[in-house]
Amino acid sequence: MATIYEVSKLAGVSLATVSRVTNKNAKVSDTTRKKVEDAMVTLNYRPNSIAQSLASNRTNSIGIMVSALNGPFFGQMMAGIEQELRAAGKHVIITTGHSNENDEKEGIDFLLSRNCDALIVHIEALDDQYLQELCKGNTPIYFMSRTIEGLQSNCINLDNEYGGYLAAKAVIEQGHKNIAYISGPLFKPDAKERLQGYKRALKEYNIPFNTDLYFEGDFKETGGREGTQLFLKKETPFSALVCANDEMAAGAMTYAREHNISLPKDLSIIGFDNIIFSRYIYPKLTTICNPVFEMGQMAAKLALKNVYQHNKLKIKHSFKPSLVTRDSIHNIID
Amino acid sequence: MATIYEVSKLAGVSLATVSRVTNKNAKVSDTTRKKVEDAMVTLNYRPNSIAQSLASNRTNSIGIMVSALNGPFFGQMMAGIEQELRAAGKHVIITTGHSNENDEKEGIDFLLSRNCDALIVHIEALDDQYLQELCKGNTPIYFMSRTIEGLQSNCINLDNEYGGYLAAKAVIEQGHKNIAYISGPLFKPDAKERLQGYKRALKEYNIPFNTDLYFEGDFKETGGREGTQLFLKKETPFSALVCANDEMAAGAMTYAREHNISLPKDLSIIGFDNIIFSRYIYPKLTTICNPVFEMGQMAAKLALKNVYQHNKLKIKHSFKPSLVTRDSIHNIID
DNA sequence: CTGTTAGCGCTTTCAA
DNA sequence: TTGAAAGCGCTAACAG
Repeated sequence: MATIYEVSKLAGVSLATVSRVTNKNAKVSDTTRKKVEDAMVTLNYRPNSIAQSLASNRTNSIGIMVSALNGPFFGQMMAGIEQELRAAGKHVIITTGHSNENDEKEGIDFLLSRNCDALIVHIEALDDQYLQELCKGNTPIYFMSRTIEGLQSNCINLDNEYGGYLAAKAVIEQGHKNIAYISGPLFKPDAKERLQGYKRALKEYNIPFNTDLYFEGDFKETGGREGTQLFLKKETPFSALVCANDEMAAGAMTYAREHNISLPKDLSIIGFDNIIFSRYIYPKLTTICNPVFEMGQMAAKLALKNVYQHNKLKIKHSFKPSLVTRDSIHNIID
Repeated sequence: MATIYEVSKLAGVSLATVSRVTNKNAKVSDTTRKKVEDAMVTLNYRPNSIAQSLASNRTNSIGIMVSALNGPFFGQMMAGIEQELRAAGKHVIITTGHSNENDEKEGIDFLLSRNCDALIVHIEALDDQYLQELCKGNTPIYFMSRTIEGLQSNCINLDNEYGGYLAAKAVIEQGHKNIAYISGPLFKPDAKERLQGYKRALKEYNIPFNTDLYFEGDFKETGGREGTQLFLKKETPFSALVCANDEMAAGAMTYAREHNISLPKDLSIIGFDNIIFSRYIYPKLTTICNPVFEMGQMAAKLALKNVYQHNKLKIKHSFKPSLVTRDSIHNIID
């Protein structure tokens, strides 16, 4: 591989001049620029990014941490981040945190030790205090789906409370009054907020919250199954079920159908997130759209703006969910 | 951030000695090692990986290219790769190729310019010749789901032909004789091989291949819908449908159900890949397991072995698919 | 076992 | 507008 030195030799200029033309910023006369560019072409020169990083103290890479690489939710998020960053010529280094404290800590260390210019992370296990401490370092860190005291401008969020509200309302407006709810793990802020929104809607329509029809699940298929099983065992009747995410809704549907409940006639179900597969489920799942892809893009923009001075970018820190109506809610008003 | 120089000063040794203890390889006496380690701790020293890379000509990062970051298939693949590489302390830089020539070329250039020690790629659009050329460079490149003339030892593959055979056989053994087939795009080797396996099974059981019951889809939901629509329009009766992947099977199911075909009673469907969601589909999808996660791990091992001399690793270049029996095939023998 | 020294390929003052 | 030169922080001969 040709080095900057060989280019400078061939072009008959100094190293500094070659560096100037690769970096496009400083003034170089047209004639010398031409000479240098020609030399670069004939030598097939490509700057060594490692050397650039060492000298400039910029790696042009952004570290990403998600809980898992598989799973439709994180897929969308990464896709949004990568698209935006790649277009800006930045590299994306990816790690997983598996929703547990140890892996999350290690993953962040890993990225930091790699001299990333910034981090975009989806942290679930580490607490605010730890993250606040982390942010005192030199590497800016941006958070997905999280609000941290004093670091709001580093966070990109979904209005989960409103989403929970929308979900409940969608069901209520189809005439349902006996509504069950399967939540995500309450230590996760998203889960907590969605539940709050759900409760707000109930209150608004004067429907009491019934603890017999509440279950804290795990945001996975299993949670949906377990919750439904529990509700079915109890005698409390219910005609609708709000699930705090689509995976749990899928689990609930499977379980219900295995127990001869006809969907959506006997039981209306609504999910949350609108993952790609929600439309393949039968009956096609009515759910709340979570614009993760856009949120990923926005996090990337935030980094580009703050770290690389892409100043024109407009940043939005909070996103609104919306209702996606499909076939899984049965109207019982008539 | 403390540098190696400060550590050497504090410990009263040379730079080289400090380097030796960080790299654990060369011999250092216990007492000096202790001194150095203490100095590292008190200074909170972390080697600068960029400087290490520049000096050693090793970046400890591996570039990955997949077609898309979302989608269950690639998610599993990346998860396998990342898990293995991360455990070995290597970084994973991810790019997307979107199944088109231009993005694939650019993506590879992008990774190469980043001085990755090796690449693991899933290429769909670029042809063998281009890839052979690419492999003449200094960076080793490993291929997922691809067989390239002369580069077999750089490839990790699924025996797709056998998978297609298994799928057809599963349906035939439940008594089906009129079997439709929705293929993936035939320019993709996977699709072609699966079809061949399917045909082999038909032949084995003396069932003629009927072009009226063949459709070339796109490996997406749409393909499944379109194929089913086409078959239904023709008068040729069929009781089973083999789809070359799960997404198309999901699409076929949706379409069939929308047209009042009772599943699996009136139509048996089998998919391919066993993506996470195949069990949420109703009826739960019988399919062919594609061990992408393991294949991802294996690709990572291949890179570790060849590039970083992890010599104990055993490499396997071809994986066998297997049948996953669930509820979407109806027995019509009785 | 340890130290000296010469780079790795590039950026960035500072002068000219 | 251009060039000279001093690093960036580390590794890897080589010598002792």
